[in-house]
Amino acid sequence: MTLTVYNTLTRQKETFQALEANKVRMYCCGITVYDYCHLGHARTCLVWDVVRSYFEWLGYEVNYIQNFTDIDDKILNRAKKEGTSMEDVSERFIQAYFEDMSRMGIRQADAYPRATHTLDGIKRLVAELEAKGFAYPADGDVYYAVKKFSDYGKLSGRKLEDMQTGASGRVDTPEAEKKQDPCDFALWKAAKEGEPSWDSPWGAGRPGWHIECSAMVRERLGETIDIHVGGSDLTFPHHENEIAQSEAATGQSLANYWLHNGMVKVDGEKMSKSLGNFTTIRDLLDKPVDAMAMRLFILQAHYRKPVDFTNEAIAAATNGWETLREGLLFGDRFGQDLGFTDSATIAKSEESELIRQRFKDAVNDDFNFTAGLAVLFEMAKELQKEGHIIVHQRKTATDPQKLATLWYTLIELSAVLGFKAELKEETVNDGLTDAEIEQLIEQRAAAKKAKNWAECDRIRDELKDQGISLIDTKEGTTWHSV
RNA sequence: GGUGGCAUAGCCAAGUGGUAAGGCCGUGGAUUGCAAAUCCAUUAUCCCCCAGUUCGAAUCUGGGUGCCACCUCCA
Repeated sequence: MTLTVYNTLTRQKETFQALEANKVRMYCCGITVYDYCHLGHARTCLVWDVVRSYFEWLGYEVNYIQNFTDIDDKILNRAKKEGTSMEDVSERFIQAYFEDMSRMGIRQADAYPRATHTLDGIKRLVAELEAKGFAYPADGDVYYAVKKFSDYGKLSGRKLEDMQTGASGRVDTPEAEKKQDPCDFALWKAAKEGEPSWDSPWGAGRPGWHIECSAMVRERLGETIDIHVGGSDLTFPHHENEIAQSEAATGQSLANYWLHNGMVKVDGEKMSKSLGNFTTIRDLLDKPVDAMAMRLFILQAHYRKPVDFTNEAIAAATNGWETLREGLLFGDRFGQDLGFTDSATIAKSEESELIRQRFKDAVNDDFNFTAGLAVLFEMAKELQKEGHIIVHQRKTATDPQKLATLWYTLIELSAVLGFKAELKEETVNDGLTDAEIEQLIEQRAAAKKAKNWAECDRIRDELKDQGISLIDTKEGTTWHSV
């Protein structure tokens, strides 16, 4: 099966075809940097980072760009409230963004252009739109005339006449009088007292909200790109307006595929700043919730569907991650004893290829990571079970070659989805030597023989405090570190 | 009012014409001094409701109900 993606533009799944063979040009609408990122941002960043990794795994070279919008009313408001500057606020939250994403295990994009670094491109674009009759100046502002762009509404499936503009509050704003149509939007805003501004042919001012993305896409990736992604709440008006700006200016299609991820919900409602029902990434990870469990939570729902954030869901994902983690650590724990070597040869094995193909078939269907995870869990469960057998019996009857195949394949495919496990600091020798442990086990065996159950339990608890778990079997007691 | 989407077991969730993936939780049994851990087995005759198309539908069509998102800032 070839890769198909659901294109918001056409409202159907389409076979993915890159503009340039084996290359993908991908742009993700990033964040406005006025506060800490919440789980909604995490989902967006994580999903598209995984999509990018999947493309790479398929053999594509991906140029992945994500912007920071660092000129905005909300940033200015915050700066005003804090008595700091716009730069101060945005710089602080950009740093926080990188910290949070790093903790989430999300890779960095190839570039993070900022609105404040793209002023020349923005002004050029506005000038072009004005020259072509798609924009008009009004009292220091410049507006985009939506009626001039015949395709306006093609992405979000709206018609200008259907939009009940009166209900939106747009009509009540001071800008409304300057607009030729209530749906017209600002490309450039005249400078206000005490706010940062830049010189322009229309006077001092700053860019409107949507124009920076049009400029950044063009500057970094060209006039037509393969994929433009973002949260579904950006479909209208942000992406619609981007299309209007870019396509009116260049005469070219802005992006061949428009992909949108679903929202994170809390108690059935969208998580958002305005509702105040958000959990920031740092609060969640500080709780602590494992970043990998969070990743599993996100990837266990299809990217286009909304996902409900509940403590129960996080608990389930935490347990699920534990299973996956045990599979991922199998080779680290037992590989040496089982003689695991040469991952390259194993990767080419028929069985590995078969699993890889199943994973690919699943995920190729519009990035169905959820179905792909089922393949991972199959392997992880089997390895987990084998690990238990080895811990309990100190050996396994299963062919090590088969286990090696499962393990290496699991590692490879998990990495595509960003799952990585690290062996925790072993506490085995933290205070107790193997000999001491064995001695305690012997003491316990003696107590056991004497039916001194209190002493038995005491020794077991003592070892448990040291991170040693005892397992009683018919052949005697074995132990392993937790 | 307009537009888009969703409804599958206790919870989460995949599946878009061929007879219900996966995760979490649970249950029965084995084992055990009791536990823990582990092992074995097991968990939707059915996919919101009604009607239709079809040899056959969770999957297609029509109608209904409920929920969500966007139309204002939003990932």
